[in-house]
Amino acid sequence: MIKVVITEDNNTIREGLAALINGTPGYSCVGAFSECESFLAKIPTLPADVVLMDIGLPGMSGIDGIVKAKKMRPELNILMLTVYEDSQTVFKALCAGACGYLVKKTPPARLLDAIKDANDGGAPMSSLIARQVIDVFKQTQGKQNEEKDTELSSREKEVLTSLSDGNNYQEIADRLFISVDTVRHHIKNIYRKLHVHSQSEAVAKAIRKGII
Amino acid sequence: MIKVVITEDNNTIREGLAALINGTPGYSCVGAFSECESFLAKIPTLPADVVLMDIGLPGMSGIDGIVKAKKMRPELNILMLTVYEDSQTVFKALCAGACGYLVKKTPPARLLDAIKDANDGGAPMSSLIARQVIDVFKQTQGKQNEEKDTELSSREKEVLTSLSDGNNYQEIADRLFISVDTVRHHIKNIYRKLHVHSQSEAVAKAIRKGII
DNA sequence: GGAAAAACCACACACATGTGCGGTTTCCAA
DNA sequence: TTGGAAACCGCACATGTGTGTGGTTTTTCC
Repeated sequence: MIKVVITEDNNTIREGLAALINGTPGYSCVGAFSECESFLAKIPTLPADVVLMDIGLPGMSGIDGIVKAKKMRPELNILMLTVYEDSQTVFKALCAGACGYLVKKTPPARLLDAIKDANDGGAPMSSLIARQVIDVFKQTQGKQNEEKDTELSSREKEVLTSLSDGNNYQEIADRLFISVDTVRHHIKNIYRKLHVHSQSEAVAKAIRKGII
Repeated sequence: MIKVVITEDNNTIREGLAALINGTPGYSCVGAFSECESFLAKIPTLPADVVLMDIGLPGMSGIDGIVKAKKMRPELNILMLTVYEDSQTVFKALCAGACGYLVKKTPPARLLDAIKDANDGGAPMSSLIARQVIDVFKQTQGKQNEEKDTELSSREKEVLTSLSDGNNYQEIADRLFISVDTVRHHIKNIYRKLHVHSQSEAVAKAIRKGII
């Protein structure tokens, strides 16, 4: 039995969703609220698995509601309810902790599927938004794989990583079983390759480029 | 008419897919290869919209194939074909430029849907993988929004940012119109707040936490 | 088999940094 | 109105860092 909570200000939609959920075997609506505040107040005593949360709510926005709800109950699976698939809003909500979303006109069968999906650890969303997420994902994650232009040797990367962990030259030398002068040598080369002149700048550049 | 190319070493699967695609109105298989190399050689003359690419190929791996294919034709929509939903492999492929994937046992109807989806700019994938992508996405993207716990004052952030740009104490002092000793003082406080003891560690931590 | 690249080692010296201590002024909120 | 936080300033000293120079050995690749 999947226990669902609804937070949605439109009475018709809220009650319609509740009726659908309660009318389906295996699903149960354990709470329905018209704004975030009262939902958040009840969280501690709600045995919820999945939360359907409208984004455009009066008072506290659904995004802030997600953040606060996740703080209290990190294991909650929160699905946004939106009218349009505005990628910026969806992004923000995903970052806030939502695990997927539903457009409000989603047919009942798919809606129930999505709830089950979320409960099973999935992230139900349209493949259009998924594509946008992936595009951003690639930009940030992909760096580790490509970016062979600034080629640091693996040894140099080790040194730089150790440096970013707060080790000084002597400590790096001890860790890598080399002499301090060799560490110094590697760092000199790292500076040359990255076109920098200090530890901080090197570390900043390396992290931003995804090298370390 | 969606023009599809298949790269898959298993003859049965490859020919099955081709037959399915050619047998469906609106779809056409314009090429079928058993390994990356010959597919890549033909790319320039192939009017392809969507590519189905097996990951576990003999010779060049599907991942490398994706990278090369994308270099030649960035607008290609490439769908991976996998047996298992191994998240590491799928991640790599997404970073390489794939826009989604299909498990090989996908029923024909869903397979055709996915191809259409990819062609329309979507990213067909299971919501389980989508969830994993989002989790990583959150880690990297979300930082800018949350993370107010480690509160550096705005002045301290200025100092730290300047430091990460490669300035030394004197240069930071000049830029912010304060004395070197004050810079020193700020950095001392930054170290205390971030629990670090060197520039590099502070910069690394700050960037990773999204503070600067 | 020879060249290139990577990793290794060493010394010297000016300068930057990290850390200890001491302080003042200003501003905001309890 | 008072106490705390932020921003500011100053001094002293041990240690770390950046840069120059000179090398050797091992691995990798054509």
